[in-house]
Amino acid sequence: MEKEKNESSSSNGNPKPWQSYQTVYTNAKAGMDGVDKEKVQRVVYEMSKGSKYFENEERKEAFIRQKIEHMRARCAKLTAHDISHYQKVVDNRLPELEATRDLSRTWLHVDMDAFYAAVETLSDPSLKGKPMAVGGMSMISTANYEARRFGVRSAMPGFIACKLCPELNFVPTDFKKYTYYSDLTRKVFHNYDPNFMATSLDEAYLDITEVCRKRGISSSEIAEELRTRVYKETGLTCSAGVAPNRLLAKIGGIGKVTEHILRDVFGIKTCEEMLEKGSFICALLSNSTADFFLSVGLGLGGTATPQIRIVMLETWEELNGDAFDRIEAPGLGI
DNA sequence: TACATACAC
DNA sequence: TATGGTGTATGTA
Repeated sequence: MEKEKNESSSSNGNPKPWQSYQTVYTNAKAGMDGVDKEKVQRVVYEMSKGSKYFENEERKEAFIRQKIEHMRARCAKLTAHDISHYQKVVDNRLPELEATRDLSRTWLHVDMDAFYAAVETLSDPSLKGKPMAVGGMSMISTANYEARRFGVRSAMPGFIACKLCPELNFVPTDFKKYTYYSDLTRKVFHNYDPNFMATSLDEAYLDITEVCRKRGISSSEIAEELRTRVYKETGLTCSAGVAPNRLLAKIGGIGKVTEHILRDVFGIKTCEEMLEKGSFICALLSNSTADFFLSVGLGLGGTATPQIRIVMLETWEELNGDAFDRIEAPGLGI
């Protein structure tokens, strides 16, 4: 375990001041290819340092580092006997989790591309091809692909985005507009799964098992058809992921703090390693947290449509005579 | 039970 | 000049 190196260090071994684990946290989001990450990190650091926000971030990072040190110390103290005990716990638990695997359903995860920015471009086509962000000087909610090439991204303050991309066009948020277009996409989703789960204005999970069976076509054909129909109805593009459960259809659920802990305490970077290091996970973490990680390692995710919002749904329908069914997905929906 | 943290959009 | 608002899940005091 002590061999594990902190990968946020630069290759000569000395991290630059702006290279805290936080800013080096890998960003695999679409449109970030070819961005000069080092330059972006430096600009963000220069614009942030000294601010209240920055000091608070540093305090939180120090706290996490301390937590990680503590966990590493506990790891180091585990005896061979402890480890073989927890290995047995894992060996019992994995088959139990495996037994819950359900490969009988097909889930589709739909994610609108740069949704707010794309809607704003529909209402003002002169923005097409120009770097643009929805939000203001304090906060950006969405950046289009032209802006992302400069390192501009969601949840970045607008004044930093200006520094990265002086040509950036700002458009104020208009949720009425986004709700209108979201409803148009949801009318399309409804044709494929009347009980689809909406997680936000621009994302939804659809159980397409039945529609595939009824029409005798594959899930990828359904995905392509749905994307075409969404485009026809709205003029907006979306991406769609297909898998036997929601976790795999979307991929996610582990954020920067969890990633840091997994990597620096347990040396875990892949799902395979999550299973290999299972005994350490069980030794240090609660049962529910350990179950969560082992399930992620096995690629297990939610497959059933929760029927928990029936009462709210009826109320909602009473209020909206011709409304279609809709289930709001709880939490991460995985 | 109340509060803090992590996560997602 | 300036770093969101909201909902869910989980852990801890």
